[in-house]
Amino acid sequence: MKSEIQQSLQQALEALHAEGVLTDLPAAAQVERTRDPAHGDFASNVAMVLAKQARMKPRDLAGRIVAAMPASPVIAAVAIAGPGFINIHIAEAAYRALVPAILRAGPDYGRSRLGAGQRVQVEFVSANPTGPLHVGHGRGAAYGAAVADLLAYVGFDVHREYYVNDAGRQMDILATSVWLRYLELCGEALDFPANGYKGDYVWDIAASLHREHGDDYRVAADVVREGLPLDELTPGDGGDKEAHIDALTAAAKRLLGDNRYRFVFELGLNTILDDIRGDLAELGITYQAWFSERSLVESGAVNRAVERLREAGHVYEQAGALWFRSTAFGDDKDRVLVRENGQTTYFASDIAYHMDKMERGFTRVIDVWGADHHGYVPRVKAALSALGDDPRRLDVLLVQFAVLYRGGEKVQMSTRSGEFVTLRELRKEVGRDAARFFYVMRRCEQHMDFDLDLAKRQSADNPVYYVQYAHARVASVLQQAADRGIALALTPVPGDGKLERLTEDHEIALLKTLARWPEAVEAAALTEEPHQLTHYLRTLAQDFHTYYNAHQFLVDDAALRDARVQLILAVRQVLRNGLSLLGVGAPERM
RNA sequence: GCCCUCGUAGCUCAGCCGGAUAGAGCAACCGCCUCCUAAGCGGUAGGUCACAGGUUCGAAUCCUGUCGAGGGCGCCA
Repeated sequence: MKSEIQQSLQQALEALHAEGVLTDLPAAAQVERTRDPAHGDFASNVAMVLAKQARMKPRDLAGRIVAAMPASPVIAAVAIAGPGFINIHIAEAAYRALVPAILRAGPDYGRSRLGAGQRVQVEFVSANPTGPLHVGHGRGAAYGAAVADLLAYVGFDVHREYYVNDAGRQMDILATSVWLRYLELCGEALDFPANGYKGDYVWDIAASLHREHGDDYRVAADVVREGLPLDELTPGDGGDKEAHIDALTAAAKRLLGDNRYRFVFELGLNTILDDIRGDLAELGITYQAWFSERSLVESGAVNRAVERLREAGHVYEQAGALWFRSTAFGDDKDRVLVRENGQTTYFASDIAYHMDKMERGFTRVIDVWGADHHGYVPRVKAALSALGDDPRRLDVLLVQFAVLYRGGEKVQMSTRSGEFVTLRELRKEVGRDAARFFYVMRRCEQHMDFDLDLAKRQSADNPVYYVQYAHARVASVLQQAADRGIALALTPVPGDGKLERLTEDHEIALLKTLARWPEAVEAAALTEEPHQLTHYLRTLAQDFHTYYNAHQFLVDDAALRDARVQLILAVRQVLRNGLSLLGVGAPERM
């Protein structure tokens, strides 16, 4: 509908251009929804924008433009208002025609080919597999999934990916933690390291190791302890928790040998990855690929990335380490690629990973990161520039933290002590629908308060229930008709004139909201702002509830009854399309 | 100290590529079920768009500064 208006205006501008009234043509005529219905349905400010170059008063130019607009069945009236706005009123018939169009398109109403099949990768969550997902990851999960689904809906070929940090020190610490807990289960007396992973899930993995393999991995506590540097159990006690845990890891590798160590490591990694996969699947989130960092290391891709930077002359050695001169590409300081001990950094892996993404030929690559990683953006972009890629192909979307509230109190979280609130606990408490909806209700840049009580509440102030209730009410009307033995014409018949019976203000308002759906989807997708969808759905639900209260649908007049039922079927379809895009269910009954 | 994000009604937030009188929900107050789910609807009230400058026909929106909130500044991941 909007594009038809745009075309109409564009044709008018082209005509004036041909006449010499305008010297330049704008790329596209700006058309917007009006805020005030008195200004019509759409308004354009082109006349004011082009007034200067036409050397005319805005209102006079507007008059010329309006005169040059071709007639259209969609447009009922055009008016010039205020300083030179062109206000366009849509014909009600055009709105009524939406009902059959929506019912015919079904799940595809709102879909478009805007993306023209361009390949886009969306990488999101990518939490380290050293523990279960916590509530902080939930926002990135829901947001990333919604962005990916939106882009797919408007015609992009979307590839969803999870980057698994399965290499590096943290994973070794996890494996060591599992082994130490296992030793405790075997009856060995050991102090658990300050820097180890203390969560219950570590016990669970250790218990399964003990259950399946008995004492096969047991080593006497004295032997493990031998020659370890002091742990720092309390700050300032002279110990070094970093050196301690690293020495413990080295001891584990030495005492268990490669194969047995690898087994414990894999057990921890796979158990946790399965857990993460399960959590996300329960939220309706799935991926095309789980990309392993270790595969990059083992295939030599990380070394290749470092070599490419070296060949391009962007690295130097200092104090035994190999540095990337990222400051040459706008970063604050240079970054280490290879440490003094010969190990590559996480950053080196990440360069290799992004290099790989680029080589896979995506038109666009989107990374969804927590806001705490914002400082990381310039260095990754710097690396892409240094490698000769266009950093603009990479979009990093930063998601601010979500703070949980329960009973008006902030819920405390701390990952270190292992007492965090897991995403699973959140989902079990508020349910999948509320979790998915609440997480995307706010702009991603906005710090978010997640009210657990509100999310659980089954009442009007909970937006999820409000929208779902609108959907259930439509089903309820149909059920009521069936119960009363009323035969309904669910499919509009062209030319039967029934839809022309939709003349009430509430009906026109509802039709106008339905008409906005494709625009809402497009805007939400292109700006990567799924929260716009939640707002749209709330508005649609509200228009429906208002209509429901103002008028009976199952009236005696069969033609009017059919028209109203067809209208609310269209509403149901759009509610379904919207909720499904957000991964939220559309219940028939509540 | 430097960098990123945010600051709009009592609360939670839309609006932000400049545009017409700043919007919604909740909470508050007043109403509405012999009628398809009242998990709903209607109405009233509520604002110096943090503050100060600047840009212009026009600024909540763009720029600069100040204040405030959160986050980031490792040879951690």
